[in-house]
Amino acid sequence: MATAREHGPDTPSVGATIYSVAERAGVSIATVSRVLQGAGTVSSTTTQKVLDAVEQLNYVPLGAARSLAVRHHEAYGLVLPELTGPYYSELLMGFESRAAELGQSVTLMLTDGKADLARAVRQLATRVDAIAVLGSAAMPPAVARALHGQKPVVIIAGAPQEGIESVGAENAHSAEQLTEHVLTHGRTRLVFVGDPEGAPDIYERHAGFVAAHRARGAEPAAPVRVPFREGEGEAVAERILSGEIEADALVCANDELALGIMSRLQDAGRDVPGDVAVVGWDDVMASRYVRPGMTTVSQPVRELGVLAADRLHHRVQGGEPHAERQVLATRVIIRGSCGCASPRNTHPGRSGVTDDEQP
Amino acid sequence: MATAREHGPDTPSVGATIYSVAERAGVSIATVSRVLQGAGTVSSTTTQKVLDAVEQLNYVPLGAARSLAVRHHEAYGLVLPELTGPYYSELLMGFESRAAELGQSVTLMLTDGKADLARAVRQLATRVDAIAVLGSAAMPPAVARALHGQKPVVIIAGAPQEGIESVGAENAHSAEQLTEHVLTHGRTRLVFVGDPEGAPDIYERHAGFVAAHRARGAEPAAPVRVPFREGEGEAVAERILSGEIEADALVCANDELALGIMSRLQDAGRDVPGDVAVVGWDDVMASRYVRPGMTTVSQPVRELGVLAADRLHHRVQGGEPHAERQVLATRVIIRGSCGCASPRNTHPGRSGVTDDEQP
DNA sequence: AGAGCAGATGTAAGCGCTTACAGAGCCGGG
DNA sequence: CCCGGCTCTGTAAGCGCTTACATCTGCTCT
Repeated sequence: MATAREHGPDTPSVGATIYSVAERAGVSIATVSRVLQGAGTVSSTTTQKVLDAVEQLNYVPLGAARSLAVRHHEAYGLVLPELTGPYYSELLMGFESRAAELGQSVTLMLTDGKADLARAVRQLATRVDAIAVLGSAAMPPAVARALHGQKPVVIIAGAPQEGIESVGAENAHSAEQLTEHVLTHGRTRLVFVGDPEGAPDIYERHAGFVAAHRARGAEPAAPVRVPFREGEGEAVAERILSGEIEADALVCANDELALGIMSRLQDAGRDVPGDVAVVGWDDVMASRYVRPGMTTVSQPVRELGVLAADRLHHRVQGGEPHAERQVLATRVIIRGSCGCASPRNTHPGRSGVTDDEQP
Repeated sequence: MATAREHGPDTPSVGATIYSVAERAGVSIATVSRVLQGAGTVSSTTTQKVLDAVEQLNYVPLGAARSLAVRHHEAYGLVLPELTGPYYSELLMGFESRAAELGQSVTLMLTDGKADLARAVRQLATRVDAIAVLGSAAMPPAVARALHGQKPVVIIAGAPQEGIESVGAENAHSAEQLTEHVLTHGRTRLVFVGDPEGAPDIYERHAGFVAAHRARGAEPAAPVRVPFREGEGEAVAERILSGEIEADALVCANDELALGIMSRLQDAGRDVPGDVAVVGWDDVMASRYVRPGMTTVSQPVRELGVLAADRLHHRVQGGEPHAERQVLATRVIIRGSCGCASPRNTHPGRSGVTDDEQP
């Protein structure tokens, strides 16, 4: 094998291989490889010859060949449902930056709109050393199980699956804290807006909502189950205006929902938080700009991405998976929409940090 | 080569190769490959045997080996500065979805925070068949040039570089239209906020701003040059409140800036648009939720991503690069912040489409 | 002066796939 | 009954790298 390739003296730069570089530099391909990988010892004059040849031929190594030889893709996969809103983007940024620090590239896959998800994931598994998946909905348990054992997998903010490592942000406790806060404003008819069955995160938040009620000996109302789409907020607002839903405080599963509802209620002349308090989750940018400022919960989403990348790396290096879910702390951000007077919430540019907070 | 590998009858599923599958199925590796690639003809009984073996061994092909053999990575690279705000995410979603349709995976690279950008890009080039880069700042012209000729490259919303294909959204004309609209409200001291030298897009928007003035025989004021960071909006607002900047309308380079300014001005008791009109660019979510609604310009960002992926694919297939920049149309979205009465802008949930628009 | 050794370089064997080509059955028509 | 032409399968030659090992210098040490 490795017979001489045909290469004229003026090989066009495109398609240069390690052979053409070696030939041009008058050395063996092993030496070229050593120079480029910085491994082994190469004299400085030889190094320079090689570098010159690389420059002249405008040589770009073929990653696939290296991967095959070293038996590592040097890439991690990240599977997300989609990218609207700051949540996924933050996560992706954290993941990418850590992966880059670790010398790994990241291959992204979005599940929304994919007809054959299982196929796509399997395909992804083909080109990466490990995979992080956000939410269990994004990866059918069956697929996850198949992959698991083949490649390290970590589930982010999803239902922990048997034997698969998972990481996430804290939900139940902060939700309880947030709900408790609303209750201390004297509200009595709180309603949870969002579908607890829709995602494990939401399930936990709802659990916290329930816990806060129980702690006071109160019985929580049934949740208003709606999906996450922005338009849903308005729809829920209409149901409140029509009297179908009766509440003096709405604890929403995320900010989009909360914002949509608050905005519609205000348009209809309702006072927020006077008539009804509204709180959200995520601390999106808009939550700082609206009046009153949205009381919400900020999650360390970026850190979650970093953590996921770290875990994958650990596993690829041969490390053991964490037996139990790793949970990052969240922070309740109090602004005005919960009923708090918030003289300072009028400086949205200053970010949540300057708002009243509950540690 | 291709000597027999050692594989006990109960080879653990991890690390199964095409050889172990072939052995188990009692066929040659060529047949396994044919079954998996769907190429060539294979009898149904053989196909089934292979599929069974694949299933039993939980075989996941090694993408790198395939890439090496077919001499294609079957992956496109996308280089973005970062991912805050909806702009980049939308672009990425468009890019990913089209790439997926074309059977390509996408490898993402974020430039912010990368110490050695050139190195990172070169590294990326190693693992993909083509690269799309957002904004010229993201890729040093030298790197772009080096890559160009090696791999197809397309620049998205960046300064067109000699010989490198580029795509983008329309700026100058819409900016002129938007500025003209503000001028028709009788405003006379418009100020452009944003750094025209900071990005080609902004440069063009400023050019439109100037053109609208010239068309009326008016002379535009010098732009207030500030970067994009959210905090900048507040800073600019302070300069207005202090009287340092005198204006009755602010044409901002993007919505973040516009929102930050408007919010701060309102906090200080100024009336927007009464005292000063504020318009932005991008039509971010918050622009629909604030009061008054932000007049802005919506770009077909997702389509831009799709287009970029399409162009890369075209080029990888051996197609010719487009000689001139491809430009997608934008849409001016009129809400209340420009001075328009906007009875309907109070339904933010209904999206820009229901607002007054200028075609 | 010869042995021993370290540094520099070359040789060649893979890494796990794809695919051109060849070969083996099997059919029907002459 | 033979032969051309199917259909199906196997053989083997790469794809462009990395890296263990061999080789070759030129020293230093005794």
